[in-house]
Amino acid sequence: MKPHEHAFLAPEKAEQVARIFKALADPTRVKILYLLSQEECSVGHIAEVLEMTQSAVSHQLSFLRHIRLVKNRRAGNMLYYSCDDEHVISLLRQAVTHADH
Amino acid sequence: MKPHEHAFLAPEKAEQVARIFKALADPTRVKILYLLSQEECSVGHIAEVLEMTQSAVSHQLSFLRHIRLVKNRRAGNMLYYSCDDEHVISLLRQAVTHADH
DNA sequence: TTCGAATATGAATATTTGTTCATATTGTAA
DNA sequence: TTACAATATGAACAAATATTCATATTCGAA
Repeated sequence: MKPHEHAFLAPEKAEQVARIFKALADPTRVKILYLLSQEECSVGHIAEVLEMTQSAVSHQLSFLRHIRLVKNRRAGNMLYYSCDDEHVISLLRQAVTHADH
Repeated sequence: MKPHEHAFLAPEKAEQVARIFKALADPTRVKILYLLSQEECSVGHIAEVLEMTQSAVSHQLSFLRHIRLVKNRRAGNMLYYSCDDEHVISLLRQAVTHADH
């Protein structure tokens, strides 16, 4: 079979796909997204639950916000984050379900 | 709401999940897995289609083989690789479908 | 057994990435 | 306004990662 005879992903498409998975390729982000998939959380709350520094959490949230996986809502002093991409959450849930082989 | 009141992922579970997505978090591996999801391919064939060096392809296949996402079959001089994890392929297909927003 | 083709592997390197630390910003209450 | 709490941001650093290059291995044919 010759190269041109089958469908392979165009480079930009492959990068788009990889970018989606890259967001889920870090344990910290997995934990954050899993938490946010259950309820809206403030930055400080996430940091407390996951035992991370406020700064580390904020950096990751910034990353997730830039690629539109999470959004936030201000309430006084605090920012409440929540998921903004049901499809990615769906991928996450499936992986969690199948994680134990 | 207090930390212990909601379900968050155990550290090892989060790492398992992240490990799955890490395999899909690189454009090269995405292209390789997408190709293999359609047909069994030799190393040289993959390298030709994806315009990569034989060595780079072999390294990535080694990575994918170690985590049991692909398997191979020897036929004379050549090794034919194919997918060995339908669940991961399912995740990949979904992401490809949804890649264009 | 020798040769050549296909594939694997190890070391080196450049790039990416996650965290920390220090500091800046934003909003609230006094 | 001042002071404080919550969050964001930039620089620096260490660790992880993908590729390249050179070389090793494996198999079939002669």
